[in-house]
Amino acid sequence: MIDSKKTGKKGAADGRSPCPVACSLDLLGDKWTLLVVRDLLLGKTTYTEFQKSPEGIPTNILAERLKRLQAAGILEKSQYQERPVRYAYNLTAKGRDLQPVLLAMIDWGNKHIPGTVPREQIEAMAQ
Amino acid sequence: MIDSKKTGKKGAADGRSPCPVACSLDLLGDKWTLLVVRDLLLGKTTYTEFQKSPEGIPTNILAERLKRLQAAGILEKSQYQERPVRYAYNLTAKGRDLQPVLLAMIDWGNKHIPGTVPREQIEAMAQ
DNA sequence: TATACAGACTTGCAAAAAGCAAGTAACTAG
DNA sequence: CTAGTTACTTGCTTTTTGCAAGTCTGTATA
Repeated sequence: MIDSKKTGKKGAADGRSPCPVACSLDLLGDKWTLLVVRDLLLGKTTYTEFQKSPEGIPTNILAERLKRLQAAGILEKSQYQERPVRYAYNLTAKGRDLQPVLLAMIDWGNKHIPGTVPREQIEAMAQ
Repeated sequence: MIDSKKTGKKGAADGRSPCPVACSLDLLGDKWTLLVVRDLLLGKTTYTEFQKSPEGIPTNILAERLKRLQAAGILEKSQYQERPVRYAYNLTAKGRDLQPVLLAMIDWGNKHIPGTVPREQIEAMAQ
């Protein structure tokens, strides 16, 4: 029998139900996680860049979310230089596949929440 | 000057930033809210039906979320019979517009979380 | 050489939110 | 008049957030 606790991979069996929405929310369902993914999609890569985003994510939460997303295979952490040591976070294919979710949220926000910055303007920020 | 505290309408000014993703997450960013929206999209309408969903939402959280979603104009509550009093919850146009977000999550879950029930099977459940 | 500064975090603690069980109120059916 | 259903509310414990401060490594500057 395949046990996800052994393989490290998470499947529907680890979630609250086999529903893909519920399983996605088990990982992404909070106020900060998808904002980190947004930043990554926009080309940000370092801890400090994530912290500089206007929402002001608390540093302990940012550290925890980066670990969770890495453990889930959404992003990868790499050291891109020694002396001084510096790290870069980048989305994996699994993480990049979250783009449609973010785009759908942007479209919904633009349509229903007045004063939100339009999608085109956000896309223009991406590197 | 238009004050959202007076009109009851929420705009980007009430959120953490003018980003449509951040504003959407201010309302929807938790483990339960989008599951209620999912149930509504599937045609469920009563408090008890939401409670029967396999994820087992705690009753106090369900009650609070329904109030929040109603206040945000995502759903409407109506009494569909007297003696005994019974209520129905239904999505507004604003709420139905969340469907693309849910569909994107379903597609992502199906692709990346093994064991999740496929989109077609979920769509077949909708009334 | 001492001093300040940047990046990437960790730690401690108070406050807020979640989770659980039980209780309530209106009404119906047996 | 007892049990059952719907739609919640209340109280309490546990978990998660949020905030401030501290740590550690290394660089640049006076």
